Amino acid sequence: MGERATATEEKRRLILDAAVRVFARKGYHASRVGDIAEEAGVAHGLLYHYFDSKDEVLEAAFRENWSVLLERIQAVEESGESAREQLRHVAAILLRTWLHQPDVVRVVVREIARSPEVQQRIGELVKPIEAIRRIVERGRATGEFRADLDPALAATIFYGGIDEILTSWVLGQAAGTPDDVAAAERTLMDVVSVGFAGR
Amino acid sequence: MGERATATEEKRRLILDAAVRVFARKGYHASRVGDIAEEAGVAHGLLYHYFDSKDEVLEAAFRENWSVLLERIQAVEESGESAREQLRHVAAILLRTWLHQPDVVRVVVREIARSPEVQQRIGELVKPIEAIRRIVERGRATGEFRADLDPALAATIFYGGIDEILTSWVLGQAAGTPDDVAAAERTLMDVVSVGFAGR
Amino acid sequence: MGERATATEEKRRLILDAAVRVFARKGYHASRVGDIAEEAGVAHGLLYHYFDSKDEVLEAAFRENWSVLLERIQAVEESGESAREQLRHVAAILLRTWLHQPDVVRVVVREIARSPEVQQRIGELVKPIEAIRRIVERGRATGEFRADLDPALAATIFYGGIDEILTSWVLGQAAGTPDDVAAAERTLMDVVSVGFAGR
Amino acid sequence: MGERATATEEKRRLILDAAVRVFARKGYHASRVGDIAEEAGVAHGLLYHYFDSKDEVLEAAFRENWSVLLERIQAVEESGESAREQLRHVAAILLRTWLHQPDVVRVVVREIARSPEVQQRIGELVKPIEAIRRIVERGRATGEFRADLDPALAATIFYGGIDEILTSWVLGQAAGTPDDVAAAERTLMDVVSVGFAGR
DNA sequence: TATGAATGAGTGTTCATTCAT
DNA sequence: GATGAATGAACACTCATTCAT
Repeated sequence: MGERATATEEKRRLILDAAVRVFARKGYHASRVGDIAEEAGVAHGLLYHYFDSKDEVLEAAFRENWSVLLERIQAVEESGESAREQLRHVAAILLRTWLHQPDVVRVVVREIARSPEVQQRIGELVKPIEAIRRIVERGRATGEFRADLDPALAATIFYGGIDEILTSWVLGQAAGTPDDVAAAERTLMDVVSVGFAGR
Repeated sequence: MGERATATEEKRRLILDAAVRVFARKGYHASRVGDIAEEAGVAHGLLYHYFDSKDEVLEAAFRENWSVLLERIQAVEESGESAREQLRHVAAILLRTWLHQPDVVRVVVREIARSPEVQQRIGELVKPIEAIRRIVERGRATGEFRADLDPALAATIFYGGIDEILTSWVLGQAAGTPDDVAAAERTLMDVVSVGFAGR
Repeated sequence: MGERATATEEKRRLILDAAVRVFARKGYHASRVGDIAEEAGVAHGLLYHYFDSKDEVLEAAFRENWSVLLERIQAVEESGESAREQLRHVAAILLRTWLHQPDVVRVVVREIARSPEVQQRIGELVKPIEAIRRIVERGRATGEFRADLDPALAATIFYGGIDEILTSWVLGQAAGTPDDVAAAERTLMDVVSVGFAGR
Repeated sequence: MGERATATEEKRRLILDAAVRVFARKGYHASRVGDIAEEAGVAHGLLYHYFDSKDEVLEAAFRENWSVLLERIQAVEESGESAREQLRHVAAILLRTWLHQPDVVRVVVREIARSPEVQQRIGELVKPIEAIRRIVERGRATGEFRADLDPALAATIFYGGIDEILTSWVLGQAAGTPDDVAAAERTLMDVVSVGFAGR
């Protein structure tokens, strides 16, 4: 029974991964149920054994990839490091995903996470901005960041910077090589280290 | 004939503005051609007098509103102010648009900026980033910004910050009141003033 | 007033000739009112001053070109020549039109005259087959053609031969040079001369 | 699986036959996709399972019925009969189709043969003319037909005669009873027997 | 006469979803 | 589980015709 469940789970994952690839290639709205099924090598009818609807596939594809990132960010939050180090790690998590899972970035980070429709339906899947805000708040409390820094705005700016860098890679405006990733992390931290500290 | 042309231009604009409102309200994909026509108070067939397709309406709506912002940003670039002041003005132009034309921001942020397909077709979207990059380069040349700041990355981060702030307002995660706009401008400049200067 | 009428008539003819060219180029169903107006160099609204509908243009284009051919065929019928000579002249009239008015052949002979819709609406515009049938009947009466030749069938075959030859030119399967036209006339008459005479 | 394929093929044929009936009744352009589906007793969406477009249905309907005739004509060509007998059989094949499949003739004669656009795309329509030309050439080689008979022109005339006879039945200008068919065959052969032999 | 903006009925096609096998 | 045939709601777009100017 455990094996059964595992086999079922594997097939589910097969479809989900196929969905991510297809979304990455064609975009959210242009992807058809048949495209996903074809990419997964199954009949499109089978999709409805594992998911209730096309939208459900989207949501699951998002949720299950996104949650991995969220967990890692949460681990950072609980690490006890300085706020600056925590921000550095958060940036690293998000930016380096581009190297290992570019399709996930293309789809989950850039498309689904920003789609108003999905956004509204998946309330619990808030973006890492809140985590960043909490980090900033703690940094402010410890005096690491200056007292008059608005945590929510700072978090938004920080995340926006990361997101826009990822976008430049997704759109091919910048190469997104490992060196680029390293440079992006460095520049971002250079800016906010002093920018958030205020001097 | 001049009057004729003007009347025609007005009707075109009427449809375009209606489209922006509808897209802002329902999103591009959920907006039917008939919705736009109804909002504009014309028959849906008339839309095809002025535009080749629904897609073209979105592009035109973007281009014709975006170009106004681009011109204002260009004026800032030519103002001869310090790089920091120029960045402040660019941020103000983009962020304050939310106060005067929230629907335009809604459409640009949600429908254009999030859709890789559209973005590829409309190179114009990256124009502000390029302007910012030039400003940063000049600031670096004058010693206003530190020498080891990567202008392209800095520009990407700066623009990303603005974009994410607008997104938070569009998605209703933050209110976007005039005070919020002022606070956003201030915080953003606080961060990059020292962050870009490096001390 | 006479001049007025003439000017009016000229404009009408202008549109009609444009219609023939457009039909020849794009085919009956693919031709739009706007195409005809553009070809004629007038606004498409003007078309409705001269004709009641698009169909009316088609009908008029057909009628006014077709009637010329019918009159010439009628003249042949009244010429008092032998049936064989009359057939030769009918064939010449139809086949040589290709040399002078290929568009008329393309449209009127091949498309409109065979279109069931138009055919039914324009009852009085019967094809020359009936004229040919009468010629055959007279040839039979004079003993020129054999007595057991069915005139209606003979006429149909004769006209069909002409029509198919024109088709081969229209479709470019044969060149349709003046020499081709001459050869076609000769071969057709060679066949029916003895074929209709029966020996 | 063989049964499955057969069932699928049957459904496809069901739709195709329905299409032929509808096209024959209303003409291609006046036939709506929904009409065909209704005639076939299926949902209109199913049509697109079996065909790419309405156009493709017409083409398939033509091709799959036409190919039967082409095969039979080819069999005649290989029969070793005299050229005259072969021509008689070709005429019989084409003309008698009217008795068994009047709708097919209606569609082929009216919609396919009259539409230059379709005809260009479907080279097959000229196949019978080419077969007839080869028969004439052989008849000329054996001395059955006179040496100065142009085979291409003769074939065109012969086929044109058949086509025009079918047209007269399709358009209701002649009844097209079995007797009419027999008379048509007889008259056509009477004419070309001596017409092609030249004496 | 002449223009071309405006109308709106009409239709081919797509595609998520269902369900018999 | 797995397949893919079958369904039908939904929608962008066309184009003949009208009419104010």
